[in-house]
Amino acid sequence: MDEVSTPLVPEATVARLPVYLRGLVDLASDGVETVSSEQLAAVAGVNAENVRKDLSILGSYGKRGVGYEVDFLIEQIKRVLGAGDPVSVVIVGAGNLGRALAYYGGFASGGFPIKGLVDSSPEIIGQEVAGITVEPFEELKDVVQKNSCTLGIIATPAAAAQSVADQLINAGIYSILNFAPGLVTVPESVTLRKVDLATELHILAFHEQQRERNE
Amino acid sequence: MDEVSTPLVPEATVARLPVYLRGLVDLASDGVETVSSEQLAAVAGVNAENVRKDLSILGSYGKRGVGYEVDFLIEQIKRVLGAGDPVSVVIVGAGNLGRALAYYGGFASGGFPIKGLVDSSPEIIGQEVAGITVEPFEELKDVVQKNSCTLGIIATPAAAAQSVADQLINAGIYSILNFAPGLVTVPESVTLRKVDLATELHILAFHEQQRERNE
DNA sequence: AGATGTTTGTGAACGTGAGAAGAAGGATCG
DNA sequence: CGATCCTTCTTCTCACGTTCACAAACATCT
Ligand SMILES: NC(=O)c1ccc[n+]([C@@H]2O[C@H](COP(=O)([O-])OP(=O)(O)OC[C@H]3O[C@@H](n4cnc5c(N)ncnc54)[C@H](O)[C@@H]3O)[C@@H](O)[C@H]2O)c1
Ligand SMILES: NC(=O)c1ccc[n+]([C@@H]2O[C@H](COP(=O)([O-])OP(=O)(O)OC[C@H]3O[C@@H](n4cnc5c(N)ncnc54)[C@H](O)[C@@H]3O)[C@@H](O)[C@H]2O)c1
Repeated sequence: MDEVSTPLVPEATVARLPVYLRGLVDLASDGVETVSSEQLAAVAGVNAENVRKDLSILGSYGKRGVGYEVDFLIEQIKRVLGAGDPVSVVIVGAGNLGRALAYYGGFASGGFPIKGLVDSSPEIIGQEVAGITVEPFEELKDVVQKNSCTLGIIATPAAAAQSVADQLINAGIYSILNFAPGLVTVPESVTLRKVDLATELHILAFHEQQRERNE
Repeated sequence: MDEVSTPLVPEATVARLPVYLRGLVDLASDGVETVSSEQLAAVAGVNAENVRKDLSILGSYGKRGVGYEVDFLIEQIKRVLGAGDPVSVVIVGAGNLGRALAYYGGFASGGFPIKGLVDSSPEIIGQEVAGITVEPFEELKDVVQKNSCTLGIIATPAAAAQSVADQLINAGIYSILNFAPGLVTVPESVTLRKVDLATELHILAFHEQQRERNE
């Protein structure tokens, strides 16, 4: 019995909404107040029909003959994505990648402040990284609760990834982004997404080969 | 008129082959010589029917009643993916992310050695990062040619991404991995893939919200 | 106020990929 | 040597997403 039920958003649409959001924020900072599906498609790198179909799923927020109101649309997309308020993030593993992520300012400004940083190495624990003190891995649950973290990032070696995921879930985190290669399994109630850079390079190498073959 | 034509590999299959490859390499290092689709599916995190369908596209390399020969399959997947020989990579932008990537040893051991590192900041040029000297951005073409780089990684701020992509293409690179947010357009002859971490977080936040709504 | 042009919203066709089921080939055991 | 079991390979069906086409709504110009 939800009141403002967002009917059912296809996964492909969910993946595009953040791209629209970024384009809209850019437009807004340029002082643009109204945007057509054609314009938004141009800045998002997709075609206009797709934009319209995606936006129509959120509701009929456009004015025919005019377009969409930028500020209003930003609010609606944020609402649907669950990014109305800042979402706090905890990073596990303060190595090369974990530090790079922590130092990156784009997450905080995009509504995803890094609030916790934990590691298992005694040499790293206690270090200050991007204004955050690295806490021991054992304190994960405490760190999560104190900072109300709802998203977790795994930036540890692959060998530790599964146990880190288990501990994140144990700490009350149900949304995980994993950078470690290899298989990590989680209960159905948990959303785990994987950023697999090695796979990305392989896919590029495949297309590179296809290109060379057609010459 | 290709001799050993690989008929036509669906994009979805191309994206899974690297995952199989990683699993197979792990199995091989454990001394496993033969693997069934069921076993491979388990380590890859997909279902067995999918594995069989993917592998059957490469050719009928399995023995019914037995399974697939691990070493042979590794070679075939590498061949199809174009990863038989090492593929050299150049990184543009030696900031937080560029350094983390350069220091990461998993790329080189996976067949993608980082061979070049360029930046535009005078303070960073000349620095040694992971055994590589950071060269000026203007020397990009030289760096690419001297090291026979075929893959390029963009790790610069978003504002510079488009011009970096243009210069990479100018230097003879047709396969690009972009970490910068925002739109980058390239000719059709170029393959550009994007790693969009902000989008990943947004997608996780969406599912997190869905979860909270059903409570 | 009417005509015209613009832009959204949606229904239908098309293509791709996933899953299920059955046929075929090979091994193993009696 | 024959029967049974196992696993690959292939075909079919269904769901999803994208693209195309068109109608409805709004603004603007005369
Ligand atoms: N650095 C990259 O550019 C890059 C690229 C692709 C993939 N990855 C993957 O990301 C992960 C991290 O890479 P990295 O380069 O930062 O590695 P790293 O070795 O620099 O850092 C890993 C950190 O995790 C910590 N750690 C180890 N086990 C832990 C545990 N059980 N709990 C908490 N912390 C633990 C270590 O102390 C270390 O500080 C790896 O799985 C790697 O394969 C990294
Ligand atoms: N660091 C992260 O974890 C992270 C996460 C998500 C996205 N990103 C994106 O990755 C990119 C890099 O992030 P970062 O944290 O490494 O930034 P950074 O500022 O630390 O590094 C950027 C580097 O690029 C160099 N540079 C700028 N313009 C250049 C040009 N025209 N040619 C060559 N080099 C140039 C700068 O000198 C700097 O060294 C950014 O677009 C960022 O949005 C980073």
